[in-house]
Amino acid sequence: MADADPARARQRQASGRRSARQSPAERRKQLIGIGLEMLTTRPLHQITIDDVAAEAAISRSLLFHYFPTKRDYYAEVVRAASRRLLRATRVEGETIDDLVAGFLSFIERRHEPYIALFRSAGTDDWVHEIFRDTRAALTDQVLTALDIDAPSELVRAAVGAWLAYAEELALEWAQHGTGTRDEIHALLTGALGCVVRSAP
Amino acid sequence: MADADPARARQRQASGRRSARQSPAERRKQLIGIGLEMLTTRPLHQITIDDVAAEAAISRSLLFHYFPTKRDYYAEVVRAASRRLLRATRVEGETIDDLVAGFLSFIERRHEPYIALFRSAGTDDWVHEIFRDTRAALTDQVLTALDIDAPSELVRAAVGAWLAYAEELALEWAQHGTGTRDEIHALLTGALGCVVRSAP
DNA sequence: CTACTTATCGAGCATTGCTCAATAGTGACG
DNA sequence: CGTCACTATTGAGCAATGCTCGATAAGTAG
Repeated sequence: MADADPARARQRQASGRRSARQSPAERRKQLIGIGLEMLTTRPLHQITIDDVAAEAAISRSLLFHYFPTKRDYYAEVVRAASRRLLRATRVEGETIDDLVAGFLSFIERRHEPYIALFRSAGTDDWVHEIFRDTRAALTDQVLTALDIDAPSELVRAAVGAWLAYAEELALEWAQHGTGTRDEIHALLTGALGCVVRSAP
Repeated sequence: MADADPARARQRQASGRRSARQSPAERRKQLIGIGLEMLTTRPLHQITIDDVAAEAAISRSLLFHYFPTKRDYYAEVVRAASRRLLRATRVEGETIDDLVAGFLSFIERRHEPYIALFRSAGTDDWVHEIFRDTRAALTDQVLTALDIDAPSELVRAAVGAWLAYAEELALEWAQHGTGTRDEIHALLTGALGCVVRSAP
């Protein structure tokens, strides 16, 4: 994954130690891709610049040429992960059942990256902010599926908190197999209905 | 907070640079106390050994004399924070209303340290483990308050996930004033009732 | 071919987690 | 009171890591 083009890699190795000159867009894409992949195997703060640079076969300095700071790099990686998550959970149908089913399917397939993303939430304020934005977008999806046009602050907060409930329960199911898929599904929709019903 | 005894501090400054010899128990207590205090103002991984040592007016080396590794130190600090949290949320009454009220009061008074603790959850696996233990203990408290003796795995998971919901909603209320206390209380008890009712 | 832009690198600095041998309080025992 | 063992405490130093800066060379325009 560090280099999708074997020919280029061969050329690089043959021609000397200096990495082949690439367009900034490609390099950035490559570096963020490496970050995304690494994020699935370790927590964010364990991804060192050296690791990324080595994986990309470039020098540390070059990474700082593209990202002024390690945090900036992290932020872009996390943002990319967030976009990926939102794209993957985009509601297909319009009902809550469809939405919950889609969410569960997503968690079933990709709980590792999901865990990686939202376990990174605590590492620093700016990560947490990106994480909150992501959850806000998910909250909007849920609210539209619920046909709630102008929710009060309280309802928004309650639905956002329900997402925390859903994440926790779905991950417990995906990781340790607690309950059947139908049971989890019923728990999620039941709790959501309860939440919106009791929040006027 | 670094030195509660001004006389000792003065003596230390006057007599030279070497810190006054103390009993291991006192030192450990002092160091963990410093960690606890720092945890309220910054995320866990931003607490450096240098900071702690400086605050305690000792050398870095001494800290490694008491804690073999930074992680061991962190772990003890986080464990202490967890104990503190569990003690503060211990159920006074026996009903769910009492429990929720106590939880809200606790969050109202001490949401900073609480945030600090559970935002540290993602930093590393061992922190996350301590965090899970804490939540498991809280889950037990809720289950006994619900008069559920032998809960199924699914019910335990659901109640644990409800704690995530409660944390999220209570923190939103405490930090941004979303909703009144009564509204939050109603949302929490309502959702919990719904959860246990729909989990057979 | 020349000149210019800039992608890329190597050397080096500061911080930080950590090790180890040396130093010096402190209490015990004669 | 003197001495001795114990250990709390320290400073010097190592390796990893985030980051800076000047130099180099790979492309591109003319």
